[in-house]
Amino acid sequence: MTEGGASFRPSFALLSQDPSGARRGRLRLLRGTVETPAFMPVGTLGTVKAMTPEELRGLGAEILLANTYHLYLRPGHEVVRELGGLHRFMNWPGPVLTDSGGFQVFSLAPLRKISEEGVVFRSHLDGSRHLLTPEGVVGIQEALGSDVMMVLDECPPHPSTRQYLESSLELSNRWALRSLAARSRPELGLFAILQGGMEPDLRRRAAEVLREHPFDGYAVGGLSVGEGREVMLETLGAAVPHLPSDKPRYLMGVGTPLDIAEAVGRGVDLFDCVLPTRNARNGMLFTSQGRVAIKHARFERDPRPLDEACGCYTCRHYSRAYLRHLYQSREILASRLNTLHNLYYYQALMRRIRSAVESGSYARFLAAFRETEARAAPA
RNA sequence: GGUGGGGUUCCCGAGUGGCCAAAGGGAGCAGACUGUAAAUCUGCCGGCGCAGCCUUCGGAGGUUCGAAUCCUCCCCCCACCA
Repeated sequence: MTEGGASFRPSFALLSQDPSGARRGRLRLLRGTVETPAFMPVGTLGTVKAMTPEELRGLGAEILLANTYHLYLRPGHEVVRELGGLHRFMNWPGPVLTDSGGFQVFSLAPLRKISEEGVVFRSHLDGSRHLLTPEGVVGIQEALGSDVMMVLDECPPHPSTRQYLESSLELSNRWALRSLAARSRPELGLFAILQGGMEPDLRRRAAEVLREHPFDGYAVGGLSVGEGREVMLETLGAAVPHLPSDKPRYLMGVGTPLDIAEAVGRGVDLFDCVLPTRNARNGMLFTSQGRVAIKHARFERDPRPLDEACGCYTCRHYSRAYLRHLYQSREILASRLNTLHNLYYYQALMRRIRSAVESGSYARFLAAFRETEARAAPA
């Protein structure tokens, strides 16, 4: 893909579909190609914390997520544009998807006010006021040069009343259409976001409206906000069948390895989640034997690698005892080695998932994975 | 040898008659984390038969209704002086 190929348009090819409904696809974006189902490491501030781009590439990551709201506040999208765009700024030449700030409407609830026009935030950095509109957010993402832009949406808290969910959904849909109309760089993808809380019919309605418009992909937002896995999957199952099958589907902010495996089985192609990176920094590691809190005393003298079945750099070179020591000592290397491992685990999981879908054995893979997770995560 | 300061629950350290099982920090232990205000946050942290009791503030002995806090002697540490 050449820089600023004006004639480029994002595209999605469905390579195969497993009987279970799981899909194997290929998403072509301005800066590169993404094999799906894919997991996007989260780099909110234009960096996946503790990782260099080379390391991320080495882990198998093909696309990263960054955040419009955060980059708008600091360093400012104009600064990024002036320095050659987000890719050059952060030295990541591959695809980047930027979240719109919609999730901050949810997570920074005490600091914002919603209106038809958009959202007014009080900056969590300095308290200053900022109006984010659907049009403005597209403009910011175009300035960043994002390969996939997300529409501004409202992510309502759970639980919310049906009445609220309904009006919120209508608002998000209107914003989505305004976003589409505001786009001036069609070589950059634009994804719509479905809302509707845990109401199946509202989810369906959202899909039926948005699918009539030429978005490059469709995201399911507003899930994993405390509703529990069963409800989440049920809601997801109510929404996905109403999405265009020839466009990528992105489940925002999800999730645990099992959440992802389950969602793939329901036809989702893209994921992002802070879990592998944040939990790594907090000493919680994903392994083939379940979750491991590396600070536990039982690892004090444990010479074994974190996960005997793992081929990551961390597991090939360091003992549990050393990882515990680094964590307890608050050493920078703890964050690095732990993040390296967790992201490797996630990327390896996605490879296994893609392979299972390709061979048409996803149902069997999923059943086995559920079993493993149930056994491994006693918690 | 003299003068002054000090010895508090694992560590540092507050407390100078009752509101003290004793602030705060650290360490330790455990839990949480799902479109990142997060290398963060929360809980526990003397013992027990736990709305109460027992043991604890260098040691011993006193004063007092009551002591980590006051008095006496002893032990140890630090600083300065000789």
